[in-house]
Amino acid sequence: MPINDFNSHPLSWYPNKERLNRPLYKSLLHELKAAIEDGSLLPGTMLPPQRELADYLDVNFTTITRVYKLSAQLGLTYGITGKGTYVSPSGIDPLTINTSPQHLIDLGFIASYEQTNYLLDKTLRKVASLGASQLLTYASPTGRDIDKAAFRQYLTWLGHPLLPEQNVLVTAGGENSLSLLLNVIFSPGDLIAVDEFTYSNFIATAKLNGVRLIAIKNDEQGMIPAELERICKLNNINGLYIIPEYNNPTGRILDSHRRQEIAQIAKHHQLKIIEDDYLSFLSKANPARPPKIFQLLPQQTFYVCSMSKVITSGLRVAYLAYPKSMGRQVENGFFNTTVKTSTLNTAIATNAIQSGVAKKIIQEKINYAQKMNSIFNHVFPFAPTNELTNNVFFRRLPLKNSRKSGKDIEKELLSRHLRCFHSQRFSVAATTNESFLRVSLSATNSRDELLAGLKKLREYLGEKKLI
Amino acid sequence: MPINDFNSHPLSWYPNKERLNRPLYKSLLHELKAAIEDGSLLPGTMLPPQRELADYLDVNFTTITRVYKLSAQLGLTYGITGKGTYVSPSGIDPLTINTSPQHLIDLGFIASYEQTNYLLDKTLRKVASLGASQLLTYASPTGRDIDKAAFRQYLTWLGHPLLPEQNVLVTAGGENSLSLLLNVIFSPGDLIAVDEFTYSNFIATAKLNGVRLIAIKNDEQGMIPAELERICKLNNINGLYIIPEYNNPTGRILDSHRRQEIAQIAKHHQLKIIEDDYLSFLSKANPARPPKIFQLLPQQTFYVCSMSKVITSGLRVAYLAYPKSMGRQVENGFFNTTVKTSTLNTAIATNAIQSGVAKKIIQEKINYAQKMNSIFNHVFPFAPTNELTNNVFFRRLPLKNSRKSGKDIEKELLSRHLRCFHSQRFSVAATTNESFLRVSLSATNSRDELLAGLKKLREYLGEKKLI
DNA sequence: TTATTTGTAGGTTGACATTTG
DNA sequence: GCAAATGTCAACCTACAAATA
Repeated sequence: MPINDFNSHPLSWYPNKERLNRPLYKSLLHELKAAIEDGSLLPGTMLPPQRELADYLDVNFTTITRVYKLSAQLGLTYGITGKGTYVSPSGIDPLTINTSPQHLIDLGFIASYEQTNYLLDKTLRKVASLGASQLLTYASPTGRDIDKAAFRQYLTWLGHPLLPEQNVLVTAGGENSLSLLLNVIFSPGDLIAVDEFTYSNFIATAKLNGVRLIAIKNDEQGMIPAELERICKLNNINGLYIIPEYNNPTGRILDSHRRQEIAQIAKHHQLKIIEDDYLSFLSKANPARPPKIFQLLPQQTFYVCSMSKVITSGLRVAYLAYPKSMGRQVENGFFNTTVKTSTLNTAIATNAIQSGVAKKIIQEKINYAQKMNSIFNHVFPFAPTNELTNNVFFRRLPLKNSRKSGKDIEKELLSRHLRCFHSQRFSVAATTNESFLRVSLSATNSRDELLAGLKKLREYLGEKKLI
Repeated sequence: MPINDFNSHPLSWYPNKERLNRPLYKSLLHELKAAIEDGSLLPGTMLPPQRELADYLDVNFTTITRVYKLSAQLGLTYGITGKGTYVSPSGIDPLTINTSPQHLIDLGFIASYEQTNYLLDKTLRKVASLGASQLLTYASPTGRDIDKAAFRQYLTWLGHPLLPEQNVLVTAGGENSLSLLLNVIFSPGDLIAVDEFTYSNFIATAKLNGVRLIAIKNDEQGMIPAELERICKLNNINGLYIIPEYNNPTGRILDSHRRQEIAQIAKHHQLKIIEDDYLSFLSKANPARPPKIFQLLPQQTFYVCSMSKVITSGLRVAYLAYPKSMGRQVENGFFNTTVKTSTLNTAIATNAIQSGVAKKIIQEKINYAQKMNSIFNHVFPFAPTNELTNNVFFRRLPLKNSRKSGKDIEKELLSRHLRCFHSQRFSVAATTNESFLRVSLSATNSRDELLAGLKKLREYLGEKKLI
């Protein structure tokens, strides 16, 4: 029988005792899910401590442990030892950021200045005329030698050549690579360390694969190595997902020293590193020339290099470089999930790289980005910047602390026909002392549209006293 | 302390007591994995009963339960209540069937008569000349309306039109679709019913996703509905993977009555059905015109229709039809794992369907298949057949019971420069009273090569008294 | 600093279902 | 048809680790 007086310590959640049936944990999980879904338990709410809820329901407290654990696996809640269990910031909302279907000014999606696509016309015609139909077979599932050579050529041009002990696989895009790695080199239940703000589609894909993420604190220079070390000592961490250059959504860039420290820690704790270099071509703009992580720790790094921002998003081609020792696992996994990337698309990428078309595209994309950044700087002169932010595809706009949730802010913006994403959408941790908007500079159709969108955004933020 | 005399009841596995450390279950799992990997525990071996092993190790028997459960999740073993725990037939060997890299006659891989690819030359040039570069954007991630219409047109031509309550998604191939579904509509630990012999890449992908498969007994007409019903009553089954036409590897075709029974059972037990129709165009050859499962149970069926065998394997395009109610889940999942299928490839498929090129390709592929089947019938006149096997891409060759394992037979064939797969590779159950080879008729480069390969195969089988 | 609160993990208990002889 | 063997599952117990006041 319960002993305490529950009126004196009200619980944040009173599951309906009468609706409970056996097995208890399933029934309770169902109730919890329903409460979060119907909004009676809001994101951020602290759930009752396991022992108190158990006492109230007259069950053993580890039965509640089980319920909380399963709901954490579903991404509904998260627990911190010593502190409590909380409803997740994202709750049950899908995190996925997709192209916008509605009629609105899009400051949300990060596209890639597809106005440059016309530069591919010749390449397309060339590939089509050279008997491309003969390429359309099951042959060379990891890519042809010529395709892998083109990728090595591209990286050498960037100043970061691949090493002989790294294999290359041509994948069907960056997301396809990330999804493959989460599926193949990690198992459900594994723990991967990530930045406290990280690519939301990675969070979503990790969830799909039952892989748990753990946030590593950042400062202005990005992931703090000491924090990574601390978390590794405390937990059995299996991997590290990191975007060393232009982290999405913070835009931060790791300097050479941090990369070395992080590689050292990863080596010591045997973390499998996913290095996501979606804006690889901007490396050339960084005068410090920090090494890529794959150069520091090739035997543990899976380097994902998408061509979406280098050539064109619509081709769906990326390259994955991985340790030779992982060959069979990665290649079989790729065959199971995708079979191969169409050689038609791969051949276009290869051709664009080898002919120099890719370089032209890159230059033109950088021009666009620079123009869009100067518009942004004009509207938000106080926004954080560094010497490398003049050509990136999105910017960060810090918000003053407010009680408004990220979801509410996004909703209010939508009602003004603006789409823009709040930092909460990119967060795996609860303890976010930072709060900002990620403003995409690459999804609007024109400079005028961008300017109009940014002005509307500034108006809104001013009205609500968020800046 | 152990009480029994262990010499009288030898265990099939004696884990090294000294190497054990805490946590026990992890340590034991590691030992078990190692024993299976190094071959000291062979596929089919019955592991010690949980209570006996626990007694020997002086631990609680549910600690062993935990070890066996985890190893089952890894696909290393499987347990049957009342019977025992056994090492899986496939063990740790990769099941993946890939294109063959070596110089050998390939009777293993199922390709698609890519000699017909020349028929696509015009289509390719047409798409490339019509400003295809403008297609290369992030737009229309599920496919353009015109692409979905082309798929509906194709199915209508087959005589199995889609229903309005079914959404369509253009995916990057059949495997991409299956992998997506296993990732998105199922969760790790879920149970899916499959034929006792089923597509080996599906088995491998299920393993990658932590989804468990349970075998349903077959007779010559395919899956036995009563068996499905029995298994559903005994277990909490979440889904059903089925290839109603030309099951891979048995070649069996479900008749109309069975399809209805199966749909009925699936409805009653709320199974999510994956209907894999990789040889969809052969439907037209079946005079009985049985309905597709998606027509019988559209609200629960995910219909996977690959274009690899219809147009060309190298295009990497398939269509997925799914219940509208699952829209958000499927579409977001697709965006997370693949983003989109390149509109370049999709446009080629659309064009091939709308222009009639696809029909020409189909006719030519059927011609090839018929020729290859007649060669097979000539070499193996006693092989099982039915009125619909004259145009399929592979055949089944039953073997006499022998003590040789499937793996050994495959190895011996390889040493004779022949690649061919044994039924064990396609089996999820242990209790395989059937034993056969799946002989591909679609991977050799010429009729002469096929004939030579089949003769060598017959020679080998005769020598070893396997037929 | 230390005690308290809170979550996590490993292992145990007991009930139960299926298979087999 | 029943008893023994065997695997599975839910719930409980105990020890411990982190956060906080």
